[in-house]
Amino acid sequence: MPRLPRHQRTSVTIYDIAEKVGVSASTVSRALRGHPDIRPETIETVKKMAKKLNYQPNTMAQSLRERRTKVIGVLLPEIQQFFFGSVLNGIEEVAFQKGYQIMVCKSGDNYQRELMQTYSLANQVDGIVACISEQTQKTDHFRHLKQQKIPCVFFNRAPENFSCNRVLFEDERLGFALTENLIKAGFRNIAHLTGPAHLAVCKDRITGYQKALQQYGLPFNPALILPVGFGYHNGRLGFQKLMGLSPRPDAIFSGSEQIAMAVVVEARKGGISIPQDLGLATFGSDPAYAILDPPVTSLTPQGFEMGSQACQLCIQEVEKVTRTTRYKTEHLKSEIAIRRSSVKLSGDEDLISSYSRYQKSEFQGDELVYIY
Amino acid sequence: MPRLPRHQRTSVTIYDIAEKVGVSASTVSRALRGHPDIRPETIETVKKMAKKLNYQPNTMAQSLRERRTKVIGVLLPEIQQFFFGSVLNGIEEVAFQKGYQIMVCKSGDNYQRELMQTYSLANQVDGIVACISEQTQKTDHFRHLKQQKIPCVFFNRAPENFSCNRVLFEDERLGFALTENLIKAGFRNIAHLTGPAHLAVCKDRITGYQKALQQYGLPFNPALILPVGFGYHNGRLGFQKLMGLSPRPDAIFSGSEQIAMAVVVEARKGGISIPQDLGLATFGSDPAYAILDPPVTSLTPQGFEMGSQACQLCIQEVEKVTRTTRYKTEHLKSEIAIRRSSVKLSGDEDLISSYSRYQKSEFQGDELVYIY
DNA sequence: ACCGATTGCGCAATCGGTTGTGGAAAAAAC
DNA sequence: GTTTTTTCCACAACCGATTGCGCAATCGGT
Repeated sequence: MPRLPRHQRTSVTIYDIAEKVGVSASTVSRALRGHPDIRPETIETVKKMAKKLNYQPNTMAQSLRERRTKVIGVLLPEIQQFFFGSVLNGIEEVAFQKGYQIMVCKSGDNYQRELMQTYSLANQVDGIVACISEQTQKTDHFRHLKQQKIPCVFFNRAPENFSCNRVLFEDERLGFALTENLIKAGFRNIAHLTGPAHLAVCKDRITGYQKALQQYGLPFNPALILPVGFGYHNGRLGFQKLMGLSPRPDAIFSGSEQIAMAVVVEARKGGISIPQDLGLATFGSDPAYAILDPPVTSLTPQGFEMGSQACQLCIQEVEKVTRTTRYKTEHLKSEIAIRRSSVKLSGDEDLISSYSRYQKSEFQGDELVYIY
Repeated sequence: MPRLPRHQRTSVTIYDIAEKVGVSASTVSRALRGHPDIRPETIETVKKMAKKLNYQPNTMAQSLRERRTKVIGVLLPEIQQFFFGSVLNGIEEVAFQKGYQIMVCKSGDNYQRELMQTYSLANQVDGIVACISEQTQKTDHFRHLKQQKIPCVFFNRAPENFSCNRVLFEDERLGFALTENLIKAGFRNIAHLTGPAHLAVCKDRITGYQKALQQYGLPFNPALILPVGFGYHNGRLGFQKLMGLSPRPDAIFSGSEQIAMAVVVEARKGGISIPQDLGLATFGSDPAYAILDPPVTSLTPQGFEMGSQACQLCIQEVEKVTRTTRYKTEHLKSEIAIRRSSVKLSGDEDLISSYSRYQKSEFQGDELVYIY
C-alpha cells in the first residue's frame, strides 16, 4: 500500500525527501545524521532538499523508536508563587541548554492529583523533577517511577525512606538561624507558623527552632508551634489562634511567603505594630519584602539555583549509560536578609547601629544580608 | 521475528497482555477501548489482566498513530513573574481538566530564542498558547505554525497583522483609566515608563494615556514617554532619566511590576516621597502592592483568567473537526485598585474621604477597587 | 582478467498502539 | 439441511524514523 498522498498529511517526512532526491528513506535518515556509509554528495543533496522542504523530524516517531522523549517532567505543588516560579525558571534554563523540553504539572498540594500527574508523566518523560505536595506521605507512585527506570530528583520537599537524588536547603540550620535572629533581637516568646509537621522541611526547621531556644536557655512551648499549612488562609487562621493565646507570643517565625503576608495584613488590621509589638521573620523570596513597611526579615531560598541543580542531576541520571544507585543529597546555601521586622529598636537607636549587634557579612542599603 | 523478551523492555505492552490472555494485540486494543466487536467477557478478562500487569499505554505510540499529542505548548517571555505565573497556572488548570499536558518554554524576551522554541514546540504539541517577546516584530515562525495547522492563541501580547485567536486586556481603556486616576488626584505632569513602543500593548496604553491628557486639557509632552522596557533595570534607568528632566514629572504611570518596584526603591533612595512628591500608578499584580508603604495603585491583570481562557480557546481549536478561520479576540476586564500612591492628600484629609472623590465600585479595607 | 575488499545504498524489521478488512464459527432464517 | 446473517476475533497495514543486514557496483591488487 502506498503512503497517503502528500496533501493529506501536514508535515514533511523523510519519505518526501527520499522521493524528491531519488533515494530510499533509510538513506535520507542516514544522510541527515551524517552516517559515514553515505557519500558526501548524497548527504549534501539530501540536506539541501530537507532545508528546501523545511523538513522537521517527527518527534513522536523518534521518541517511539529511541525510547526516549527528551522531555523532563516537572511536578510542583503550586505554580503561582515566587519560589516555585524561580525554581521552574532554573529548570527551564538548564533543560533548554541541554536540549530538553519541560512538561509542567501542579499538584495543588493535593495528594490525589499528584498521583494522577505522576502516572501521567511516567509514560511521556525521560525524568522527573519534583517537589512533593503538603499531603504526600506515601511513596508508591515514586516507586512506580523507579520501577519504570525513570529518574526522579526532588527539590525542597522530598519523600523520606526513598532513595533518590535530592536538592534541599539546610532547613535545620536555617530554622536555627531565623530563630536565633529573633532571640538576639530580644524576642523571648517566639511562635512558629508552618506547614504540616510530617514534611521533613517542617520537621527540620522545628528542630532548628528548638535547638536555638535551647542554646539560648529559653523554654520550649509546644503550643507555639502551629503546623497549619503554607497557604495564606492557613496563615491567617494560625495568626488569629496565636493572638488568642495568653501570654501572646512576641514574635513569629513564619514558614512561607503566604503566611508572612497574612501576618503582616492581619497585624495591621489588628493594630499590632511590627516589630514593636510583634517580631517577624520568614522563609520566602518575594522581592517586595525589602520594601514593605517595615521591611520583613526573610530567608530567601535560592529557587533558581535549586531548579537548575535539580534539573542537571536529573538529566545526568537520564543520560548515564550505567545507572548507578549512588544518590546524593545536595544542600544549597541561602540568603538571610535581616530587616526591620525582626529588629526591636530601643528608643532612637538607629537601624544601622542595631544591625551592628550582629556579625556582619554584607551590607546592602538598609538591610543586612547573610549567606548562610 | 518475535518481539524482544520481556526483561529487555521496561514497560508492559498490549502484546504482553495479548499473550497472557491468549488473544491478539488488536483484540486487546479494542477491548481496552470498549469496542462493540469484542465480547464482554473478553473485555473483562483483558481489562483485568491490564490492571494486574499495571499496563500503561505508550503515549508516543499513540501520538504517532493518532497524529495528536495531547500536549499544549506554552511560550512565555518570563516565568519568574507574578503575572506569567498566574497565567501559567490558569493554563495548567484548564489543560489538566481537559486531559492535556503542557510543555513550557520561555523566550526570555529574546527573539532568537522564541524562534527556536517555536520550531521546537511545533512538532510536539497540538496547539500553542503564547505571549510574544518584547523584541518580536516578525511573524514568520507563527506562520509556520499555521502552515502546520497548529492552532496558536496569544495572550496579553499578540503579533499584529496575523489572524488568530487572542485574549487581551483593553489596554487603551486601562491606560486611560490609570492616567485619569492620576489626573483626578491632582497630578499634572505625568510620565509613562513602559515597554518597547512597537508592542501593541504599549501603543494602546500610550494612546489611552494621550486621550486622558487630551480629555482633561493637559498638554502632551513626548519626552515624558519612555518606552525603556519592562525590566527592573530598565525601570531604574528610566526613573533616573525622568528625575533629570526639568521640570520633573510629578507622577509616574508605570507599565510593569518591575518598573514600579524600581521606582519605589529609587524614589526612596533619592528621598522622593510618594505620593507627596511623586504619584505612582502601575500595571502589575504583585499582591504585596497592597501592603507597601505607601500602598501602590495598581491595575491587576487577571492572569489566571487570561491563561485559562487562552487555553480553552486553544483546545477548542485543536479539537474542532472543521477548522474555521473565524478568529476572535477576547477582552478581559481588569481590577484597578486605587491606593495611596496615587492619592495626594491635602493636609489632614483622610484617605477614605479622598477616595470619595471617585466613583466608588467596591470598597475593600483601605483601598478602592474598580472592575474596569 | 580475476578475486577480494571497500563503498554506497536499499530492504525490511522495529518501536507500540490503532483500525480496515476478511473470515471462521455460531446463530438465525428459510 | 442449507443459506444467510451475525458475532467475534486475527491479520496486516500504518504512523515516521532508525538501523542491522545484505547486495550490487566499484576499486585495488596481482
